Amino acid sequence: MTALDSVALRTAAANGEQDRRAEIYRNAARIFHRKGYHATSINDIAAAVGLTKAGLYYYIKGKQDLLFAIMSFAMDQLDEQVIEPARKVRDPRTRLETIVTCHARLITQDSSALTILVNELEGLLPGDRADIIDRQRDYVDFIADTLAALRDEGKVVGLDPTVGAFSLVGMILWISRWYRADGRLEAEEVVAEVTRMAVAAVLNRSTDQTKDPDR
Amino acid sequence: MTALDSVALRTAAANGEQDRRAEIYRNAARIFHRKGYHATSINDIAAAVGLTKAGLYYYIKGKQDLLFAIMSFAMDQLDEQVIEPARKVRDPRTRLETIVTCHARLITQDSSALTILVNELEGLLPGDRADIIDRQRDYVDFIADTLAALRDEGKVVGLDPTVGAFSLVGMILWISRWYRADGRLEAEEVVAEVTRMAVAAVLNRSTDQTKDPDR
DNA sequence: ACTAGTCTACCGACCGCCCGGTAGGTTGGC
DNA sequence: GCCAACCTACCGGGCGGTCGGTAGACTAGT
Repeated sequence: MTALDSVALRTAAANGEQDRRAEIYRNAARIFHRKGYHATSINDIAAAVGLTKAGLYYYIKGKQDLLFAIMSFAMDQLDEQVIEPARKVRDPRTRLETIVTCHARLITQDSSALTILVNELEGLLPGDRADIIDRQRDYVDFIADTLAALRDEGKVVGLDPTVGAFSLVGMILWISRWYRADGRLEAEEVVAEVTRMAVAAVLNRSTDQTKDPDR
Repeated sequence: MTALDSVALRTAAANGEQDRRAEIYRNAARIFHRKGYHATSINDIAAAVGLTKAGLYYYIKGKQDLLFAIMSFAMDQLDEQVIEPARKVRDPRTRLETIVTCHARLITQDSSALTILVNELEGLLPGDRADIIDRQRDYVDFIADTLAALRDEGKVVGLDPTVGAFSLVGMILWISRWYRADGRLEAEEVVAEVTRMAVAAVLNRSTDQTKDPDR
């Protein structure tokens, strides 16, 4: 949940105002995540950070800008903590594992911003939405390219890279809907399980994966 | 999109009024799906069916009741077209295939109601929400039980049935976010691909699935 | 040390708008 | 004449957003 604080660190003037702004983004992301963007009022956010609505407007330009800021931050997070590390990996199979593991880990650590990223697109202004959608498409293409590379190596047969990429993304993003940090499973267990499933889902398993003796 | 019409057929008095009511549900589901429940006004729905807001209220009790009706219908759909057919299948592996195939097919045919079912839960009254969540949990448990049966047969090793069930559900539900009926892929292709991936994701693949010669 | 001015960080009150919902008609087919 | 199937007109309320202030920290001049 403290991940949004890095917004403050990244900007030049690292003073109290930036701390406050980061706190606002962090709370807004949490509430948007829990109640949904449209069901959340500016008053809700203001109250959560101990301000009045008018006071909050000293820090933000508007509700839609706030949403766009959170979603841009989430995309930055994805770029830095998933795509960049994975780009450095040459072997497609290892790269796929890196993508799934890093993405799943990010979601178990702080799902707010990343979940808003996929659920509240229609709340944005058309221009902002196009910006975010472009970046999302780049990510899916990155995964699809990795699957295509695996196919070229002969490790995957008969799988459409686009369908494969979308399916893996769905599996990963869905984690935020059921995983609870205080639940039965440790975050790293979940990350490992999902990574194993994802790899198994796309890798070529000779001609048949059943072990039935009767065939 | 005509699936909600069966609401009319299911109720006793199958006259013109029921046709109109079904048309309202169908349009409401489509708009809720496209814009989200909170971002959709009663006026939007009324206009879509060629009525004024007051005219619409002749048919519905309120916005929340409308949402609950749509979600209940979606759960009925899931029960009848996924769970019931799958329950008749004894072999766990075939049953899993049946679940994924039927569910994925349902989504490619008409994703509106089924997608609202998972995205707009917080729009319901607490009592209604509990009702829907119970039914959803039953579904996930049904899949998890199937995975547990596969594990008992030795076809799956080292996979937590709950994580497996959730992951498969995520993969399936995500289809509604990227599949377009007018796109490059045929619905049945997508259904088949996703089913293959889902089965591969959970089935035991001896000890290693790579084909690298260097190991 | 004292004061005058300035600026940051807020608040109370308010605006226009649109929301979900309703009261009380009106109309056309039987 | 009656009733199903609508409509026009309206309500209270909450929304996103703005305006005019102001307490208090800080700075500068004397």
